Amino acid sequence: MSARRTPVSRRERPAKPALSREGIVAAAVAITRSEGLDRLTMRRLAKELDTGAASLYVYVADIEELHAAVLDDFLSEVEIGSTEGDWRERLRALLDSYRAVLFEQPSLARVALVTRMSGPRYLRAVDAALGLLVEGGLSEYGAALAVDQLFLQATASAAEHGTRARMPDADRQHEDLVAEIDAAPAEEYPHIARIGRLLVAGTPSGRTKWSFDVILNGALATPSPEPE
Amino acid sequence: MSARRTPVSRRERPAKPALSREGIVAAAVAITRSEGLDRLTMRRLAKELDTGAASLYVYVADIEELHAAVLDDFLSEVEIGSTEGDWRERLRALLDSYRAVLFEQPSLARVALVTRMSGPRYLRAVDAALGLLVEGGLSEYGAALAVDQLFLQATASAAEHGTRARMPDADRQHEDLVAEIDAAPAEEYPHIARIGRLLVAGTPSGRTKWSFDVILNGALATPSPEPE
DNA sequence: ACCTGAACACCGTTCAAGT
DNA sequence: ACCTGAACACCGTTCAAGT
Repeated sequence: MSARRTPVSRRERPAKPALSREGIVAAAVAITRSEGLDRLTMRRLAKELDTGAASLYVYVADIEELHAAVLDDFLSEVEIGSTEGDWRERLRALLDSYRAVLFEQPSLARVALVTRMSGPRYLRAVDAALGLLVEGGLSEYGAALAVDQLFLQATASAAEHGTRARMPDADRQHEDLVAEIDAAPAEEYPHIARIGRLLVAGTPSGRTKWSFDVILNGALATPSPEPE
Repeated sequence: MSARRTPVSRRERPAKPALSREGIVAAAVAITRSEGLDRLTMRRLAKELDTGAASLYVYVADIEELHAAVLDDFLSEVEIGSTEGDWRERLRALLDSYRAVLFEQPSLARVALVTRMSGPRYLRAVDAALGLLVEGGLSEYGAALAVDQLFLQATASAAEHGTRARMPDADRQHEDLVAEIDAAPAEEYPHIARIGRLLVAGTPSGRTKWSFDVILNGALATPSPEPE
């Protein structure tokens, strides 16, 4: 039946493969990797697959679902199996790896914040983190709450920081903020004026490490509420 | 000179007011309030102001700057001056109020995550929070780090939770997640399978309260790193 | 059932031309 | 300097018509 579609005489292109969800997601991942998530549009993706945008809707409900699928594919790079150090060091390594993946493609971090995540790779990372938290002495519900907090922090910091990293005016935006702090009138913003540049001091990684410790120490010191 | 533009004979409309940044932002806020941020487009805004989209670019660099201005206007509703209870209760009230504003318009929470915030209303809220943290015994740098973490948590939870609140398929998405947890194979996700529905147990407000306490307790228990 | 072209209903931003 | 209409270069999604 495919004889009419790919006649022997015309073989400049490799035979057009049949559409499938996997093929669509794979092409979407490739575009995201080479051009960024912003360039991943239904039309651009369709062109890549040598078809029309409308055809994709047989396999994908909408672009949001596509974004979620691309995100989950990226999360397969997260290294969940670190064996160095105690549970705390291993958990830190897991979250560092998660953050590193989202830093590659900060638009994906924003997807992660908005979409309720449920892909297999995400669940895999969450499962590993839960195990380490329970190993560290947290109750089951405590671990459930802490894992949420830890991933939220990692995701949000990637969305926040990563966005600015590659932007042309990243430095300018930072300078603006520093200038605004320097110029903050002490009558209106007494504490900002007093604390001054200490507000933006420290390296990103130093601040991240502090956040991680704060959540862990806090979770260990704070009793879980009643679940229901 | 305006005689030709608004002749006496034609006064069905009130005299078209001159464009200004304040007028533009005010109209943008009005549209956001009545129709949501998603409906706030340059073209829609221009129509409201009885002009063309191109005219707006004299006063606003791009739509991102407009979003930031609208966000800051919304933040004027944040109540920073609670006087009930100790510093901890007052700080909790401040953040609850901040979160409530973003819940009204969750798309704004997403703006807040991506834009480096520097509007006067945001700084006002940050300043008040810094004061309470220092009152609570944190060092200046500790307060600087903690305030970031507290606002990040509040913003992210508004972006995450708020988005789902008003969506038509909010319940469906939640049910999907619960179903996925119930169905999680114990070989692949041992901890998720064991913890089960405890993962999504508790009320949003109970979980939020826990997060707040975790950050505060953690910040009080974790020494600040060297600033530089 | 799957695929398509065309259409619908939009976007943000730029720019030459006017005043 | 400010304002405009028109154009540029796109979007996501739907739908009737084909196979």
